[in-house]
Parts: sequence; C-alpha cells; structure tokens
Amino acid sequence: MSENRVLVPFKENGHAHQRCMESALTVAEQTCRARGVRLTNIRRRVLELVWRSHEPVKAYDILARLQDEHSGSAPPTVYRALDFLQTEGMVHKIESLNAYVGCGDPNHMHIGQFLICRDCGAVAEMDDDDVRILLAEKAGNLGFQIDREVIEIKGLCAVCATEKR
Amino acid sequence: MSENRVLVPFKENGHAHQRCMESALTVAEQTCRARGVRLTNIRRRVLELVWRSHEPVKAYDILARLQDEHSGSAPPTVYRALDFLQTEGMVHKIESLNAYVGCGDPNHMHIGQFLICRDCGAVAEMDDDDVRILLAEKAGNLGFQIDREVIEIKGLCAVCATEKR
DNA sequence: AATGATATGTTATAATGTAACAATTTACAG
DNA sequence: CTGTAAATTGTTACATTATAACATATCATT
Ligand SMILES: [Zn+2]
Ligand SMILES: [Zn+2]
Ligand SMILES: [Zn+2]
Ligand SMILES: [Zn+2]
Repeated sequence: MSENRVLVPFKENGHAHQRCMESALTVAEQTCRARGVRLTNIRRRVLELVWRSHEPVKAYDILARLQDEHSGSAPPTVYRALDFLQTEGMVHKIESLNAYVGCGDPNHMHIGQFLICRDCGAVAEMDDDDVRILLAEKAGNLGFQIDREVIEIKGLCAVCATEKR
Repeated sequence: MSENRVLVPFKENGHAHQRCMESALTVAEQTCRARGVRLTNIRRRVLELVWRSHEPVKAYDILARLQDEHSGSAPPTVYRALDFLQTEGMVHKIESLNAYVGCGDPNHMHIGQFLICRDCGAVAEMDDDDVRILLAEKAGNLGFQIDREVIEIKGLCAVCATEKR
C-alpha cells in the first residue's frame, strides 16, 4: 500500500493562513508535551516565524525579528531553536536554499519531497512512498542502502502557472 | 523507453582513478572546443582538483591548492571557474554539502541523482528517467511543473556495507 | 595595431553557521 | 522547601561559504 500525502499544500488564493499557523503551533505543543520535551518561548517564537508564510525562511531573517523583540538574541539562539525544531520534525531545512519551512506533521517522522515555486517562492511538501520505494530500488541496484533523502524540486506551482496564462 | 545510467560509479577497490580523471579532462576539452567556449588553465586546473577523488570537494579546499600554485588566487577565482564548469555540465554542486563533484557526461545536459556514502564519502551519480518520470507525475498531480531537481541521497555504499560485515 | 569581449586580479564585504564557556532556568530528589 | 544536576539561554568570538565592484590583463577579430 502506498501513500501520497500532501503535507503542506500550495497556498490557494486567499487561503486563511492564520489557521495553518495556529494549527501547526497547536500540534507542536501537543507533540512536545507527549514527548516530554520543552517548547520554550524562544522555540515557539522561532516556529511561529518559520510559519509566517509558506515560503522558506532564512535563519538570519528570523534572527533579525528576534532581535527586534529581545536584543539578547544572537545566531546561536536561532540555530539552536532550528536544530530542536528539526529534530522534533516541526521544521525542515531546504538545503538548496539554506532556508527553513514548517512541517505540519511532526508525529509521523519523515523528511518529504519539496516542491518549490520559482515564481511565488511557496513550498509544498509531499511525502510519497512510491518515490521512496523507487529510489530505494534504484539505489539498491547499485548496492546502496538509503538513510536519508534530500529531494528539492524547483518549478512552477499551479497558481503561478494559471496566472501566467 | 527508460534509462538508468550510472554516470559516476562508486570506486571499486583499487580502481584506476587516474583514468577517470584523464577521461573527464579529455571529454571536457573536446566539449569546450565543440561549443566554442574556453577551458582556460584556471578552469582546467579547478576541474582537475574536483576530480582528484570521487568525494565532493569544497570550494575553499580548491582555493587552498590554487594558492599553493599561484598566490593571486582568491575566492572569485574558484567560484567563477566552478560556475563555468557547472554551466558547461562538467561539475555538479551537492547542495546539502556545499561541495562539488565532477561529471563525466557534459554532453548530455542533465543534473542527476546523487548517492552519497556516509562512510567513505564517495558519490555516485545516477541519471534515471524512471525517477524523473515518477516525480514529474507526482508533482503534476499537484499542478506543479518541474524545472530542476535536487536529489541527494545519503546512505551506505556497497563497498562500505561489505566492509562492515 | 586597434577594438571589444572575455577572463582574471584585487579588495572588500555579505551571508551562513559553529565553538566555547558563562549565566540562568528548570526539574526533581532528598 | 532546598540543593543539585541537567537543560536552556546569553555572550563573544570565529569559521565557512559566497558575492559585489572595479581594475587589469588576455584573447579574438578586424
Ligand atoms: Zn497557510
Ligand atoms: Zn514534513
Ligand atoms: Zn575514479
Ligand atoms: Zn552528471
């Protein structure tokens, strides 16, 4: 049985993003409580800042905002929080952009396949078993055992493709 | 009809790497001549340094070697050469490592799927149409049109898996 | 040889990320 | 409670990766 879940859809026109964010924050809180780890103020705030949009957010942009709120913030403040959030599955790093996106599904530990729109910058996350299975097979043909996959796909999202028409 | 070409195999025990490198350099020279672009001394030397092994090479490691040979070298020297080599398809960047690997097939323009061994650091490049087709299909289901793919797979290569046994 | 295009030299700086250690806060056992 | 260890945050410094901007040199063509 295979699965093709879309974890973070592209923003539809006028989608209520406030809800995306609130939902993600709520899930994060529940997840942390269940795991006995602490979603401290800093971590929570960084997660909020990552979720401000569906575009990948840069560490130093997060830092700039933190510094507006609390001058004691420094690079380690942000990177530590991001490390925590990645470990707990609430944030993924987009390697090809040196930027971070929120994940709405921290309970099912995974790293998905990212679709990144060259026009609007929005990112969608798929978590597709067919892709995973095919790659495992192809790698296996070379005797390679997969630990982790970085799959970042650049292109044009549906909304932007429509607008171009 | 689909294709699963292995462009850069994992190094077999005692494989004659000198030949990998010479072959890549020869192809590069021919390709540049055919395209009317110039494989200058710097570019050629950077390509050689990328091909010193099958492990991804860092820009500043290349720079250090260039500086041994010519003190006038600076970061732009390396990054310009790498840009040229990437544009001409002779080098690929591994985004998740900020490092560069040689490609032996600059004529068939592509960016492949990389298998990166966590143990020996070697990288193999696949260029697999099945993977490309499946990803295009899955992305297409979301209305997404693919321009470019970054696929970097971490794991254990066949040689290292055998040694572990 | 003159010319424009390409490539390289040079300096400075931007952007991204980490090491190391001190201070503070939290959890919790006694 | 209160002392203690662990976890978190503060702070400073630095390492790594990459680019901007402009000067100089080289190459290709006339
Ligand atoms: Zn949203
Ligand atoms: Zn995810
Ligand atoms: Zn070789
Ligand atoms: Zn290649």
